[in-house]
Amino acid sequence: MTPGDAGPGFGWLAGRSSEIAPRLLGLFVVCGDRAGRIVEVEAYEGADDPASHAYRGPTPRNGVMFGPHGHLYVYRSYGMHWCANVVCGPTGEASAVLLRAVEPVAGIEAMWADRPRARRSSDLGSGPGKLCAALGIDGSHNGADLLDPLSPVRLARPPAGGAPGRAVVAGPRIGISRAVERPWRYALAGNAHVSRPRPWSLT
DNA sequence: TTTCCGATGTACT
DNA sequence: GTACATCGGAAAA
Repeated sequence: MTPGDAGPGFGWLAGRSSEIAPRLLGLFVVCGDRAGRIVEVEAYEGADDPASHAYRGPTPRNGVMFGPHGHLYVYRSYGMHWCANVVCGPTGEASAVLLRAVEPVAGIEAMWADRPRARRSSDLGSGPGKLCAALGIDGSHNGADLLDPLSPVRLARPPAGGAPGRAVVAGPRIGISRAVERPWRYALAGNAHVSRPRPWSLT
């Protein structure tokens, strides 16, 4: 395996999203020629999480959430934005991690071109909808295998000796009205590319 | 700076 | 008909 490839060793990706979510921070999401470093995520469980799309069982939209771990669940939000999740529950049990923010790493010129209204670099990926627009993720990527090096969208480890590990902060999930007390939003402390700087209730 | 609000596809009451 | 895992422009402060 060469640096930048997912390769083997992602077995830990199968399990409860609330435990896996913080471990995704720092990894790269690669889509075509573009890449971003994951700096903010949220965990969504299944039947036990009223805020999850999977709470009421499988539908045509959320079907990928019930499939094998390591795949990408993409859905349309508020009728106009795309949002992307990393599926981590075993087949039959929905559990996924919403990608909320990335720090641009590669293909940055293309990101600016696709999002002409962005003023600062931190406007490119600081939100689940913006993140998909910047990386070029859309509904055609729903179900993509993130662990397959040939996939159009995949996870990758940061280059060896790259960004040093940083503290993780946690807080309530954003934009939901149910199960708001669960501190399942995770981010790299102090990162300028997070969608919202606060609130953080735990570390 | 913060607050308010419209756009609009999918799922559910 | 209503809610929603959002975003960005306009108005208010």
